[in-house]
Amino acid sequence: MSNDRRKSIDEYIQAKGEVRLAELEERYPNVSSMTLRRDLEYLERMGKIIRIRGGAKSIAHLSMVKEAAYTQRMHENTEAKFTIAAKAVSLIQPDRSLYIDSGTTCMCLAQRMSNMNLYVLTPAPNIALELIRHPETKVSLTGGQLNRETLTLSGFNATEFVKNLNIDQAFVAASAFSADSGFSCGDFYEAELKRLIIKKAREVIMMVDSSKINTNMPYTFARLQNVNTLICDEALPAAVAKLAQQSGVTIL
Amino acid sequence: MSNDRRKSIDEYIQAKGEVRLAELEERYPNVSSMTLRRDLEYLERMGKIIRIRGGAKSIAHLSMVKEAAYTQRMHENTEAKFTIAAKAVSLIQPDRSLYIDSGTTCMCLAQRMSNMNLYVLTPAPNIALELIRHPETKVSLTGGQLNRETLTLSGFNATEFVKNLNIDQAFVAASAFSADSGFSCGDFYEAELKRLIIKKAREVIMMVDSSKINTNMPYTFARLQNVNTLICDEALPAAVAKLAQQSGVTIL
DNA sequence: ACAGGAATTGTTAATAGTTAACATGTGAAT
DNA sequence: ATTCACATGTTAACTATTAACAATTCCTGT
Repeated sequence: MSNDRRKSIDEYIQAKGEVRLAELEERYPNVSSMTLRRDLEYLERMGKIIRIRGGAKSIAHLSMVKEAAYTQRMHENTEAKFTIAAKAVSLIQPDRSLYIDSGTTCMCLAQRMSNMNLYVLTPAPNIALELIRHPETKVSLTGGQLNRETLTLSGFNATEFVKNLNIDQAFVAASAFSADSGFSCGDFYEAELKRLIIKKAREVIMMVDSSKINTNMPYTFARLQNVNTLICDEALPAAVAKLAQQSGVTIL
Repeated sequence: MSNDRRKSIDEYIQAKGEVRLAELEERYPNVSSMTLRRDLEYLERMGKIIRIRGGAKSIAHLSMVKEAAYTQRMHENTEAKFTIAAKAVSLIQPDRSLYIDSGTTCMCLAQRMSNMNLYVLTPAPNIALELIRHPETKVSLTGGQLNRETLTLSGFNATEFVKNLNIDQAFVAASAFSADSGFSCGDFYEAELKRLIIKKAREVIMMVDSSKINTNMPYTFARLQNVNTLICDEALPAAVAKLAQQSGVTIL
């Protein structure tokens, strides 16, 4: 039915930020390009996307893509982020208190979430704005100074906020993982916040892109034994999988 | 010179939200359409606009329209908000510590600001994301729970944050003003934050839409004597202007 | 002041994407 | 079974965009 296809096209564009018509033609080989055009026209009228020559862009994405550094990162490994987000979203159930980290993987996750009764804390303003679309979801932001590169809030206030809060599930993104250094990231304050979150959360779900496995970043914020679930877009290298199992980590 | 034209084209698009190439050709009859195309291409690379078939759209405008979909405001009195923002932006000078309020008027202001060394505090995540585009501007968000209607953070944390902060200029938006009730708004927690800000700020610039004069909202957060400057899109009614003068308020 | 080079602008033709109009198919309601 | 509405497909006409090259202007160093 046309609605399913339109919904799926919309989801794809929201996750990827942008499509070419040729790409849609590949993904939907049993409908004509004219139909896909009409779908885009429909989504444009709905205010979800904006059509450009040769394809379309997500409006939500555009607002977010104002920062060059950020943009660049968003376009790397889109498929991986998409896959990880799809796995992560399946773990979310209503009536919980969540932490959702900053970063593009988490933004993908936020975009795939549906309207349900949740209490969500995040240090990322763009993710907060995405989540607030769902009427039943309560969203809180940690305060603090906004890092232009990572779009993350940090500082005394951010950490202070977390201390008085209970978290059922924490979805944390790592910029790097190695057996030696564990999960690490590139910003001192972010690492500090992640560490605190991991200490407070009942369940820690770590998300890491397969291309980041066996790499290191300056600040380690967790080890395998601190996480309950590890999500990656591809199968983990055997050595890493073995270590994870030894630490009792569920691999998705 | 090409830069002047590009700047002027950009301003035109930002104000109007959207242009057709044909329209630009009329406005700039002494350059070829190819040059105008190249200008649009340049502005697109700068992240100001997005090119669509036959013309271009302002990205800022698009994000605003997107927000309007959630908040259902903004379509009201766009002209007024633009006028107010234009007046307000002229008061901003480098090397200051500012507070910029939430709301669509403030969003307009944020969009018109330029890159300069500023420290800005705001309770509005959308405004923070707008301001962070300027590399020299340091942006902080008050933490707290995000109000879906007003896109404003509030709660214990928001107020706590402000207490340890110095503010040179506070740009505050009011949803209503009347001689009896002063400046008021529709949310208890927002009013509380505004009150605190006004107490702490060295200079208070109040912005109010002419259509909101002589109206009331439930929560009063300031009186004329608390503000230094009052910005409105049109001339104030004589009675209000007189009162303002008596309280030593500068009217813009 | 002037030569050389870079940046900007203009012109045209080829290309590619979009639209419009009409044809076909599909399914639900009467 | 017929009709109507709606989604889809097909084609051709149209329009905007790009690319490539030419002309011009605007600097900069001598």
